[in-house]
Amino acid sequence: MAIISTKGRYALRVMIDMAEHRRDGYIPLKEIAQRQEISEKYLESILKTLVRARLLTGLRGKGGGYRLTREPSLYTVGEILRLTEDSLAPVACLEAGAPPCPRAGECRTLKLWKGLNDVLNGYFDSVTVADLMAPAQAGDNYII
Amino acid sequence: MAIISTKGRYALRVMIDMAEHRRDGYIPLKEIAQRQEISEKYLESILKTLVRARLLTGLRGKGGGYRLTREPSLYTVGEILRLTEDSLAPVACLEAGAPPCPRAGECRTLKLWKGLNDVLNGYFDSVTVADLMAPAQAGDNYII
DNA sequence: GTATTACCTACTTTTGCGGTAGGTTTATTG
DNA sequence: CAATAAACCTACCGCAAAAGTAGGTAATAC
Repeated sequence: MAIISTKGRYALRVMIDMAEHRRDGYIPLKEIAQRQEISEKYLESILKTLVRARLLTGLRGKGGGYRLTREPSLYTVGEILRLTEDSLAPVACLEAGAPPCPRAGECRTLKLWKGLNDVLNGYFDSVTVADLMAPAQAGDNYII
Repeated sequence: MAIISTKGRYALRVMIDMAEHRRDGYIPLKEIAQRQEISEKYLESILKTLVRARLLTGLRGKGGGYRLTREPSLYTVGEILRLTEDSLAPVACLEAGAPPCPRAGECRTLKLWKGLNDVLNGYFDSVTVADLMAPAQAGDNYII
């Protein structure tokens, strides 16, 4: 259907949300879920992925929650989507671990798909989370 | 999973196949299916789409089959994929006929997806079927 | 009129996405 | 220490869309 799944879109939204609130210490899942209108349980599974890949860290217990591990400008959109999309490969035969295509030699379209792959990743890697944040406003409690 | 579905990939392969054999008159589905190793029945449903959009014409009866309606250089990949993919929209909210997103005003990622949309369509529209054909060789019965 | 072909409608199967349920561990607070 | 609040973990469900199948009808050539 759509190229980017809900999961990937949610992940990106959440990363932006956390970037905008990065001065607030650890943010509980509940809070993010409410702000972004995503079910807590579903969001949990997304955050798990992001934590495992060290884009976020989680802290358990009272006062715990999630926070970024880097500055927003150091996360590319590509990195986030490649994690949550399972595959940004344009076609099945270019996915990681795909069985080698017996037609590859005579395949007229392989170059097309590889080119698409480059175009996609180039685009996504050229945008960072910082680029997507709302501009700072009076009232934001940013320290910087 | 993959961005481009089997249906779209098949459609493209078939269009290239027909371009390479465009001097042979009407080509029966059976022949294309064999050459491309696609089940006849599934291929049929794909060709139906292409015929309805006038990328191909079909002729029934003995000696019938399918043929291109234009020169290969006049088909863009984008046109073929937009037909067979149902939607090349990057995200659900940009699909044709999608309900308006209530978050659109505050959406941080809308520009990202629109940009992606442009990148994708730009790429696909820049490649034609002729670009994907095998180079002419001795033995090809091309007239030109 | 028979063979051959496209054309049409409907069905089945499979897969992955989106979402849910319930429990376990870790930390803070009083 | 008990209660609470949080992340963390495993497993499962429902459904829509993708992929593929079946069987028949209409047109054309010989």
